[in-house]
Amino acid sequence: MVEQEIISRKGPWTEQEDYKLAYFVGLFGDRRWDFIAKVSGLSRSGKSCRLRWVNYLHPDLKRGKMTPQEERLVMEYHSKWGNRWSRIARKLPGRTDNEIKNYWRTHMRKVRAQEKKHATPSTISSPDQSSSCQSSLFSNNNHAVDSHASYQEVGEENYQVQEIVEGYSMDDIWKDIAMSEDDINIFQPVNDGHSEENCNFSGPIMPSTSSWDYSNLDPLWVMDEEERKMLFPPIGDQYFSFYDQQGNTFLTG
DNA sequence: AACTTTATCAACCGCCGTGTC
DNA sequence: AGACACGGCGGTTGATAAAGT
Repeated sequence: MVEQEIISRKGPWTEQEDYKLAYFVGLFGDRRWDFIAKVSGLSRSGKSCRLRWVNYLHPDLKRGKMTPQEERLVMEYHSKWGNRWSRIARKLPGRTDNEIKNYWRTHMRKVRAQEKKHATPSTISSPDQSSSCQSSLFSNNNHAVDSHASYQEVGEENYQVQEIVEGYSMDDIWKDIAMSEDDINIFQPVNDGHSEENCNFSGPIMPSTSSWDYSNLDPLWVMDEEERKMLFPPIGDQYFSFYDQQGNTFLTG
């Protein structure tokens, strides 16, 4: 335990770490983060892995600025639930609690600054009191409701999410991983009904239980040390010479 | 152009709830 | 029932980019 903490890396994630993490989440699903942290050879804590995945690597994440509709939704739900960021995030597909939290803070700072400018002292409301500021920020509830409908809602919690990727796209990673998958057969998902043309990992990576039959793996899929060593010999950088930019090999065991 | 301020984003921390033994 | 491990959540911080002076 203590040793684990000592070797845990901190700070920004490198491309290679992202790649490793995405790959192992693809293999084992987005649970058991401590386990993934160990077998992947990443010198990161399970928590850190989870956070990176949830906030950055998850294939369903949207990128880029919040749309006005999303902004209104944030207002609406924040007025309902307060700082329940994860709950709000669930209503905004593709957005993370972290993202919403950041947005809110930024937004409130702006509002606070504006209020300082314009308001007389008696009218300044505390930005932390969502209900008080909400009335001015979000004066028309109907708009919010309308904006909600602007999503392609296919169910209470299911939206069709359009992935927007900017700059260095995660697609590149997904493609690379998907290609590399061909080289590795021992951990194929039980049901490979998700091989989509664009090879994003939303199928195999997301253990929607339809693609990853955990029931078959049971606790057995948790390898003991010996098995792990056999399957993932010295998981260090020497194991992953992966990601040579020519895209030749991913795993060189 | 140089410097300062503000905005944005990624990541960490600590607490808490839950499941397991 | 209690201890422990793990995952999730909300708060906070630090780095960097962008905008302003």
